[in-house]
Amino acid sequence: MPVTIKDVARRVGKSITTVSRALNDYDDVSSETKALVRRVAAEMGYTPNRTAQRLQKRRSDTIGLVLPTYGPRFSDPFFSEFLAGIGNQTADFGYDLLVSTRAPGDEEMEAYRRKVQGRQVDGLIVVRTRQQDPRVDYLRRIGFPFVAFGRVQGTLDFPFVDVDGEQGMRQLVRHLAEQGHRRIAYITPPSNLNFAQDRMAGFQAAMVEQGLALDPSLVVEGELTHRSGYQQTQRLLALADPPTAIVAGNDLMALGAMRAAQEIGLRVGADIAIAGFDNIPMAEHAHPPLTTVDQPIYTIGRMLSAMLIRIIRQEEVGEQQVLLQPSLVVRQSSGLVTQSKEGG
Amino acid sequence: MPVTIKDVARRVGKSITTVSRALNDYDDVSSETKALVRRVAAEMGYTPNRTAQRLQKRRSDTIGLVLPTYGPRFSDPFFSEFLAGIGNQTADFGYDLLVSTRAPGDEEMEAYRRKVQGRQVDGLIVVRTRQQDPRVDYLRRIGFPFVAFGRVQGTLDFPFVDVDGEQGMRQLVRHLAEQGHRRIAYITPPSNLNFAQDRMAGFQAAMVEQGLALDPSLVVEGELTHRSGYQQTQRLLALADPPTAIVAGNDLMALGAMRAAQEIGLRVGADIAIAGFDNIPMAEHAHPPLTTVDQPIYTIGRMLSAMLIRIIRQEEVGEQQVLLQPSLVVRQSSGLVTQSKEGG
DNA sequence: ATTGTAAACCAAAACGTTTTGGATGTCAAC
DNA sequence: GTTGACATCCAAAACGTTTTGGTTTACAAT
Repeated sequence: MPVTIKDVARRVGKSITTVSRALNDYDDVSSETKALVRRVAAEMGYTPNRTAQRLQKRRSDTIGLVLPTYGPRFSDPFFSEFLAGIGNQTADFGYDLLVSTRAPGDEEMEAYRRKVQGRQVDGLIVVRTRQQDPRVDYLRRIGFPFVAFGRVQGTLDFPFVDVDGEQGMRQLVRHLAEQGHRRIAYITPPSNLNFAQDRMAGFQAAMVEQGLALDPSLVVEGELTHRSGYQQTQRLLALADPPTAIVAGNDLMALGAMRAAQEIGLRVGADIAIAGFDNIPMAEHAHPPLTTVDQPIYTIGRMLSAMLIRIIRQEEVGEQQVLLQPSLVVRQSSGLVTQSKEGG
Repeated sequence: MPVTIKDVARRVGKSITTVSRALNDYDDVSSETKALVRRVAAEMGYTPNRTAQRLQKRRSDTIGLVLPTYGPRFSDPFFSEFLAGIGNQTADFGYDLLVSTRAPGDEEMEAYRRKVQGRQVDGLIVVRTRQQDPRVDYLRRIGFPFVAFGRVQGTLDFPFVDVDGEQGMRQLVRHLAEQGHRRIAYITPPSNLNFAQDRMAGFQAAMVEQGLALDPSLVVEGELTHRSGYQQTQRLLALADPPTAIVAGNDLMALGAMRAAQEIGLRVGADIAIAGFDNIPMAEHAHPPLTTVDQPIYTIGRMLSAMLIRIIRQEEVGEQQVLLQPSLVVRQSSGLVTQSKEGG
């Protein structure tokens, strides 16, 4: 049986109230009593029962995160780094992190509702927003504290952190155009994801800006996996008039694209340019190193946690809508001539 | 204010007890009353307060997981898949998952103690066991329910799931020897990790079995990252008498090794053989596809969850010590001649 | 009429805290 | 010796459930 505050009280010969107030450093307890209580509590190995505290305080000191998993082999280096950012920050603030993994859909919404209605969490982090996002709609409607990684279409009167995918993509396309590319293909992330819209808008705007033709056959949709980048690239390269550069909506697909190109004997960075988005650690160590757009994902995780906790505590929250400017990282995969540049 | 059981009781004109027992389907409540209570509860949007339930039931219906993160850019495709397995299984059983991220060390142990002593979780999953593992020691000493992914040195009277790394490594080395390799290098994971021992033992045993020399200069230690696989391989290839085959302790390092080899103009799978361990999704899509040893990581996550929950519920737990036999996946990175075999 | 049985219900206690709203004692000031 | 101020303490209520240990009612059997 774990030792409770009652046991400590009996031992020191004081009331439960006094012990509680001593441990919580109230100033209507003498310093002698405080010292005594603390010593005895430590000796007896007392640790407060968090559940009882929560019930009484009517808050959980816990934040929730529902990871959208796609398929059983959900393997995304992006999320582990993001999770580390969130986890370390919440721990630093003394909060716990409750994680669920659900594929987008009804079960996912159910997971949100359970966490909210069961008073299991004080706030939620919504990740990878969709164009129309039922999670955001729900949380906004009931006025539950949350922050989102990503924006949604329409009104944006909720707290979020996002990366300016449009600008990132513009930089990328501009860079490729400067290398002399005119037929640039784009493997877009699933179009229901909000960031897919941004990046697509950036891609199209930059193509127009550079005076390049928007060939619909050079825009295909992938699923953010290595495999789909590979498959879509095979298709692109089999076209009668194939692209000389391929931009992928994330690094994983870009790595898949590289493989497809190399498999048919193309030298990436020489015969064809390939670029990604995210700057996962592996991008730097790909062969050749991958040109990409850096998203500081660990930092974003920390920011989201910190912002959410401030909202929960009703503290001053500075900027509620943060749009980070990503930075282009030029490496060898994007040159038309073999280069020795190395970024990031 | 959320609606409580008291509100429902008032509305249906019954006692709190009856409402509670109706909702929990006790048979001392008439079916008419049950139906009424349920209808009204649903109408009013009643959801039980999980915290109050937990306090009363003296269990949390929550399991804990402390992810060991190495460095801020903790990016391991292995863990996201593992997490999905654990998360989906715990959700299926109606349990919650409390996740922390901490670097190995004192703070990590503190995280374990807080979860245990604050009665925050009913059980814990220990992942990536160390040779001497203070987490396992602690949980075993206090008799707290846990399962481990991996074994430890010494007595093994605790529940775990592990992959037989020794056998896996034997198969790998045997395969390479069959391809005619005699100078085989090994990039071992950090030696304090328990699976590093297994795999090392398998490597050495297989080398001896195949009548090959164990050259100490061909055994180096990496940190499981792409980067360190890259760096250690550069070193190996700079030796006066470099290896013709390199085995890495995980796929991430193997991919780094491939890059280092390719960078100096070697054709992987022809001029040099490279193999990994894990079979992450990307292994199949590397260029060339990576020979590796498959660990069913998603399934392992599910097994661990299921096993832990049975232990918590004091149900029959079948095998408490599960040692899975991994399977060799031969792909193109390991041939001395260009092959077209494709596995997994 | 009494007893026994079964069905349906419920008041109160309990889980382990924190908070509320005092109570008590001491000492100085008048 | 009364008053006020202050320091120190504490009983009881509260948080929202489930569980304990009943009670009440109806009806059949004696």
